[in-house]
Amino acid sequence: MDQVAEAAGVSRATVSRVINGAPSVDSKIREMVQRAIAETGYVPNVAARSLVTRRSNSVALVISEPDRPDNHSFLNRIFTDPYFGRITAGATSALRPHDIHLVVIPTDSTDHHQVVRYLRQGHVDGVLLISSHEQDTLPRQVHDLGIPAVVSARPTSPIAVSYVDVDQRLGARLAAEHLLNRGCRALATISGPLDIPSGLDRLDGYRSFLATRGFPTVPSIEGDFTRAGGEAAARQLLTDFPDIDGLFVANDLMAEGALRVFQDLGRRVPDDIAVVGFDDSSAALDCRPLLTTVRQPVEEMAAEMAEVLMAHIATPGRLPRSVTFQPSLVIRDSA
Amino acid sequence: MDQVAEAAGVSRATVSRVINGAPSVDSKIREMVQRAIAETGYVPNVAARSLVTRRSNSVALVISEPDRPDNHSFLNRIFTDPYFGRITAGATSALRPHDIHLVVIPTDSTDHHQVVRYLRQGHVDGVLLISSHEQDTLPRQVHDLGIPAVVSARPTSPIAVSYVDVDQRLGARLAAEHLLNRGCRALATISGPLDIPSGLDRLDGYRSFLATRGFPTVPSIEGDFTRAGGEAAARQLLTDFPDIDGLFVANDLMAEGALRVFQDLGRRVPDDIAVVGFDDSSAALDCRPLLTTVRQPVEEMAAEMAEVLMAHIATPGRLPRSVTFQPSLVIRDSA
DNA sequence: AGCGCCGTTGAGAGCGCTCTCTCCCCGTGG
DNA sequence: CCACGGGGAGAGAGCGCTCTCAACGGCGCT
Repeated sequence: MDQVAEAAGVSRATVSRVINGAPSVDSKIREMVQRAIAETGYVPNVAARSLVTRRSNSVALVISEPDRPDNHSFLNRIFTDPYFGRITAGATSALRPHDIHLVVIPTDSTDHHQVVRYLRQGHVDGVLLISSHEQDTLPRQVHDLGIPAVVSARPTSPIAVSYVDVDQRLGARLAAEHLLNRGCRALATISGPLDIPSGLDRLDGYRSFLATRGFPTVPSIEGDFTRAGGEAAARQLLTDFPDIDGLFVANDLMAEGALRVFQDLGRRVPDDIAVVGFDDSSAALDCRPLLTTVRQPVEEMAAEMAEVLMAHIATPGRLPRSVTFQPSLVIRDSA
Repeated sequence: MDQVAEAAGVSRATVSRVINGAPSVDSKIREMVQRAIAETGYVPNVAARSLVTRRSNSVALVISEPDRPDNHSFLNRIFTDPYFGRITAGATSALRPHDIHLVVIPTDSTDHHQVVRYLRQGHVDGVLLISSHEQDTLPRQVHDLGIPAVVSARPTSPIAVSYVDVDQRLGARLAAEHLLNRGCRALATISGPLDIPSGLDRLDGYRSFLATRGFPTVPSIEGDFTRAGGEAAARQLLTDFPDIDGLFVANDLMAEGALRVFQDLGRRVPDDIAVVGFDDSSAALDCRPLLTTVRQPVEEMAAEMAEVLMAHIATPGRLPRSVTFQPSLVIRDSA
């Protein structure tokens, strides 16, 4: 920087002004400085800048999932799950125009302290926290750190933190309505894990809506949001309730598994059983028949999370606020 | 830090020694300092540290893919592709024990300068560069920057840079041998994009091996490594060469698409057509029948990239070296 | 002509850490 | 008993940047 200053015949302060686009710089001088920068190939040192501005221009995307016995498969599952992929994509696209970079940090409950340490060290200006499990303590810990944060779903305990969510119950209702409209009368569901709010909300939204339409008891099998889990649940369901004709599956991955089982067992979809998924992930298009599903705009939600986070970073005292997206039904071939 | 020093009754220098694990500290003093750190809740400021050590303890994972007209789908495709997910997982697992974090940077050729600027600014200590397209100029640019880097495949132009790759031709040969051993005699292939070395190498490895076994001409359709591309290619293939009985598909995603087409068209796999994929990604298990495929240990390769990168970072003058992994055949139900 | 103001620039003090260099004190050997 | 050596702690100089504050010069005004 001294070199640039000398080359341009000005002081360091002026070089700094030019670099940071300060308005009160004579245009001639600005030009000289810019030429000097180009000639010397000068690039600001971010560490020095961060030291004084206390900004790192990067945010963490923390993906918190419960323990897995085998760490290898844990990382694999996370980075291979299209849901997290969509989140990453959405956050990246919102952050990029602001020249803010994403540090991706997967974590299970065994290394929360590492994550907390990382955050405290000031590596990042804020956190996008993807945490779904009810008993996850990370949201609270992050909140207590006092660092700007946005979480991906309504926190289970009342924490004053901004979050972005989709109207889960409405989504489930959309699915129920559609199955009803098709004429299905023997309804069931494969739910998500019931220790996850979204799993619970989708199940509850489905059942409570159907209750108002004269279906007081709707059978449900709990799944785990994986394809294999969907297969197992579908088999179970068919064993316990062979006569069902309408099924809501709490995410697309499980629905894909279920579809496969139905095919293997010779049930025609949607004629014998109509199936509605949830997410509208790429998996919905990888199924046969193409999956009718409740669309959750994950990319847009992640982008919104990023926007809200940037607002929090820009104005520290800002009050937390929550944004809820509306799901919509995407009708394809399975229902 | 001053506070800690005062609380422990020592100088800042000693606190620094304790934090960085310098050996020459009296154990009693060390203990006092550690207590003081715990009491004050002190956390080192990483920016200040980076400023003097010139280390950021993070590396960039740059994923360079060619232009896409629509940026949104570009990000989506990258973050949803299991191949990149496995890379991220592998790199993360190797980096984590060293407390090095990953900044994920997708890029198309339109914003290479942004990436270069980011790297020059010293945000990261090194780069893991995922770049497959032949005409991609980023590897060269990164190399010219002089920043430690490891690329994911043998560079097309001779650049003195470390890389990690799998023996593509051997993988293709494994597939060919297996098909031959099954008794297939009407062989074909759906290749990857031919402007990608791995696409080319797999095609060429397949053909040149088969040539030595008395199959001078083997039909091939060029695919694009996507599921939909695989479907289209498979349709085309069946139209052009209705009698084929053995097919090598250059990646699992396309194989999954092809399998679907064969099912729709009533071709039994493997009885009518045996199919071998490439990658052994999760997609191989999502197919029916389960996909026989050439396993590419992507996670291990990414981990190795990270190890090599860390070695380069640790010893700046280190000569570039390349590591080649052996593929292996995973026999399941499709061939 | 003198005064004061505003628009620009420069000087310099940090930001919080590491690391070299110096110093001190103790143990050892002559 | 003194000289010497070495382990261990402290002092202080930066690392490269931003930003406040002061200074300066030109302008319009009285």
